Amino acid sequence: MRDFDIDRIDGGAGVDAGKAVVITDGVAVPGFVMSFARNSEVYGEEEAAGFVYRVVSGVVRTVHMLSDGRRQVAAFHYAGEVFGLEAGELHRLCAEAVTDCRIAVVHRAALDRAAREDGAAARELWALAVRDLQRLQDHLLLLSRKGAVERVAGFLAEMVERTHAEDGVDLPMSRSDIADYLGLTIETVSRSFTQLERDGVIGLSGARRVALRNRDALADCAA
Amino acid sequence: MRDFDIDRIDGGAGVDAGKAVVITDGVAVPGFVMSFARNSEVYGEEEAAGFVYRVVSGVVRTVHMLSDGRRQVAAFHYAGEVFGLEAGELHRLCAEAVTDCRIAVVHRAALDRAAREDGAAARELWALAVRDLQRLQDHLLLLSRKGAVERVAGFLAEMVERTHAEDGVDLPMSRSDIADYLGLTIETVSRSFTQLERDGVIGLSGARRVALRNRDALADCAA
DNA sequence: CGTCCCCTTGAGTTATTTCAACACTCGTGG
DNA sequence: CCACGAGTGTTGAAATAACTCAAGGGGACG
Repeated sequence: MRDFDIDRIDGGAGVDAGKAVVITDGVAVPGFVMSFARNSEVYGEEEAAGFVYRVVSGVVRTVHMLSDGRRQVAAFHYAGEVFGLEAGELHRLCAEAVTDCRIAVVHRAALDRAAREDGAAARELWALAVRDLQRLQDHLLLLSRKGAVERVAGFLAEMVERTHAEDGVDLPMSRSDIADYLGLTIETVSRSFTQLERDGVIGLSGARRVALRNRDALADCAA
Repeated sequence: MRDFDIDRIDGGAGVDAGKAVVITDGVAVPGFVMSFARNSEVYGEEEAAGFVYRVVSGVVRTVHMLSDGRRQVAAFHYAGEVFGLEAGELHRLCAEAVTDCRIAVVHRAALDRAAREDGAAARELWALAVRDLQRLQDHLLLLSRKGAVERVAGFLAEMVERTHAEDGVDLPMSRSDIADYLGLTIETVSRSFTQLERDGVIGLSGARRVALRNRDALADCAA
């Protein structure tokens, strides 16, 4: 199955040493942009980690599968975010397109070289890794000590913050993705949404559009 | 309360620009070593993150507290491990001594300088951060999708691996620490230990000494 | 010897999961 | 245009895993 396309970035003015792709504000290295269809795989678990990725448009999830079918969504990545940066030689998670996506791809070696030659670039990459670390720590707290409604409220609060939403959020991911992100079942996620709606915290217009009725109450529910 | 002591490291040969403290194999910067009593605080939540720490001896835990008293142990740190490395200006967790500890302390600024001047040092620090990230990802999986016995077995497996234990492990931390690390109650942790013992996976000689009866079975239980 | 702290065990309760049924949306094809 | 089916989300009822509350055991230390 070929569910992606290489979509060479148009060079623009003055880019010659390969097509330049921006990875963070201060880091641009040769690379290209690819399109991925909804639910297609960007890279697989245990695959060689030769590339690093940045979401140009769309949303990506990183996923862990257990042998018995239990699934865990480790993170969602929005436009502008970098993923696939690994310590070892292999990807420890698999990455999939939640929506149709355009994704910038660069050689890891090129990024390593940029980091070695440019201190500022190295620090930006460092900052990226540490931000991931802190998101993960927050998520850990959510998973270890919070109830179902708190988790869902926390998830919504995170999405509101990350998309800089004012009056409502679109959720591109399915209930199943949310459940596997929060360590719940889809039924429990669904019930928590309904409860938040009953409590006047949110409004639902279709499963994937959430209106913010009371942001303070949402923050409270997230505890 | 003064529950720590500054224990100047003896300079050794040729160290002159301040006492040198090793942070990782390739990174040594000026610093000092302090002693902390069991259960004393190394640094507090929301405190300025001006220092970085390395465990010389003993075990340290990093902890998150929720307003309503719920507690989460984010990680345990053994001898040789670095903690307290933050992205922002403040510590997001608090660090406490699980046992009496000796801890090497360096100025964060000194470490930043070392990283800026020495590419190899920067890469070692990067590796540290990424290793933390991966531990955290594994822990996330454990918390989101595993049952009580699986969590406890996973915890034991982690401790066995990290202490390079052959026939058994000493657990310096209390049941309460383990519970807050695994997102369970002390009662459930206790029951899970008993069940692993009944199933012939481990042996218990006192609450804090675990004998490995069947490593394969332990790995199975951890799933 | 007694006290304190930590750990274990039991019994009843609660939150979440499981299983099952049904509703809605969206293409496709008659 | 409507019928159909697949995919996705909601809801209810029963089952279960973990939690809470309560009591008791055992070691360390004064």
